[in-house]
Amino acid sequence: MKVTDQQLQVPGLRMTMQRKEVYRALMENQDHPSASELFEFMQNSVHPMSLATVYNCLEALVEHGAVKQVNIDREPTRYCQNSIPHGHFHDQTSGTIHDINFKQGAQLSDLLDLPPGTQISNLEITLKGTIPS
Amino acid sequence: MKVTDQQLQVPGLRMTMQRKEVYRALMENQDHPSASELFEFMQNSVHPMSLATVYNCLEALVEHGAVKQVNIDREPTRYCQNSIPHGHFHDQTSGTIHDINFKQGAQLSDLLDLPPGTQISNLEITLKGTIPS
DNA sequence: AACAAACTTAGAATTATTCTAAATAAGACT
DNA sequence: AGTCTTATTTAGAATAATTCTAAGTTTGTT
Repeated sequence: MKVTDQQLQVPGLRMTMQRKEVYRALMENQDHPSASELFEFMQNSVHPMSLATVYNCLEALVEHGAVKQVNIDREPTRYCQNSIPHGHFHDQTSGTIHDINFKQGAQLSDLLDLPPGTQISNLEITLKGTIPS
Repeated sequence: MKVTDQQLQVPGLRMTMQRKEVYRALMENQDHPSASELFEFMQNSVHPMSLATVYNCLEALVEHGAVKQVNIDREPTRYCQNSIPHGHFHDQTSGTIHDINFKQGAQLSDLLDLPPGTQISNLEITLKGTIPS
């Protein structure tokens, strides 16, 4: 999937070449890569950059809400270009990670016993398991 | 809260003195400590033990389902003696972690768009936010 | 008591991530 | 265009949670 420079804009964030290419890599290969996987990918591209820069760019993109971190157990953090709220499913057969969308109109408070007045700034839902083929 | 040796039994796991004391520490102070916090606690107790042993004991307890790991962002893993399924709320004001129970009869599939046939072996729900005082 | 297996331990090793300080690039303003 | 200021990139060092290693200790079993 090709992504235009237009689509790589992030409000409030200066889009340097490195940030743009990291963002593009995430957009074009939606497979929840880790920082070092992205680094390796960039090494083999026409825009090599340092590992520190990959980390810096990811941090900037996360801070501006364009990218989400996915933490599963103690594994290296993975990154996700899907900025709308969603959960993650870690398929133990293939090792891959899929996005899991919330059901239309579903409320978190339908599932959880939240104290009244709770303000939620961040929600992470991670499942592990298998999907029979 | 005092916990008897009886309550510290875990089916299928040999309860060495170290495992028992680590488990007891978790049971008596239900505050989701990290491994190094537990280590420090044990150092000041009548049962000092090495950090490696704290890790080993926690691993054994987790493997046997008596203890749950709580991973929030990249922070050190915390441990939880509540072995029934539940979520966690990370209070950003106090820095503390609270258990969040599931609502009676609520189903995960009410909230999430799960592919049919999905087998879930592990579920982690972590919220971050504040509770107005 | 003797043996084998499981457990504990101190310290070394690993590894994802962050930090540091220097070099580079970019925008603003004459 | 040229200078100034500030943000960004970079290589490599530093950090810190966790795991590994290999030796010593304990435990349960014959």
